[in-house]
Amino acid sequence: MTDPQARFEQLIAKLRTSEYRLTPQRVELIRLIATSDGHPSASELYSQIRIQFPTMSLATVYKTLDLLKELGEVLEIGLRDDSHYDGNKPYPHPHLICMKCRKIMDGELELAVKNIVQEVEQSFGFQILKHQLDFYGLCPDCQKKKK
Amino acid sequence: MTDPQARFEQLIAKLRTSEYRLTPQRVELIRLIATSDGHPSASELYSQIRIQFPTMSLATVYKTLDLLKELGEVLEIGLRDDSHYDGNKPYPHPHLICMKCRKIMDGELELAVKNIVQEVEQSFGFQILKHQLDFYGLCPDCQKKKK
DNA sequence: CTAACTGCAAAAACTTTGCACTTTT
DNA sequence: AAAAGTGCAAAGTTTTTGCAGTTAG
Repeated sequence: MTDPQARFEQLIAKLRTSEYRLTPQRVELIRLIATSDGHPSASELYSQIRIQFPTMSLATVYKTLDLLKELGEVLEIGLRDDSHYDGNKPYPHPHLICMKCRKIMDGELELAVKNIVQEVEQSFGFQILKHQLDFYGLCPDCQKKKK
Repeated sequence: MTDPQARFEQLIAKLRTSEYRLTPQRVELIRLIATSDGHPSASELYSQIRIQFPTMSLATVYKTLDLLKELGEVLEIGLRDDSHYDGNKPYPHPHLICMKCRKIMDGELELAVKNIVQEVEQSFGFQILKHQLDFYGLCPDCQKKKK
């Protein structure tokens, strides 16, 4: 995992070199998404930002997320209900979603993913460009509580 | 792949034994979803059904799909844009989605999936109950056309 | 006959868009 | 000063819901 502060500065630098403007709203959203170790949704980010910027609109949150998506610095995870965003690992990777507490964990499974992608390409002649691998179930904590 | 006619009769039988009513609208939707070898969306099913039942409403399509989902006879595939439904293999399995022609193929990868699920469970202590594995890329046909 | 189902229309939930105003550079 | 970004409100999508009328069993 990257250092949040370093990630924040990296994102700011990217916007600067890409000649995008650094508005306070953008900087704050970037700070949040770089600091967050989870997978916030647009409305979660919105609520957080409104603490510092009461005038911030949801539209701006989406516009900024779109911008970061275009830059390849944020990954959108589209679940059944609503989308969540990962600004720390902006490349496809598996997610483990707890069906009880709704927590989203990252699956560190590089080798296994590489293998299954390779198998898909070989078996079906598909050229895989990206993927979304979501595993739903019970996280360790919720399994304990259940007993 | 199951025989469409057999699958249709199987679904009808399930509704009958579950004491759900066999309305013409339901029977037609079931016929479509059993016959379809693809992964129709709600609105695609709606358009199809309106050929036979011009008064059919989208609400009824969704209500019927919900019913079939509850019965475990239809799998919902929630993509970024809209959901598609599979009435022939109503259990989680990988999908290969062509980013050019939007075609959805089934990935027959039982062993590979079993392995990766097992690895997730072991590595993270997660108890996996279901999954959604989507691979996006170019299908063989679109790769050829590209050249 | 009655409980279940349909269709309509309205609502819900999330995201996008247009435009006047404001701010970064 | 000019271009870019913000905020508001309206519109767009897909799915859900409530209810009066209709129909399968």
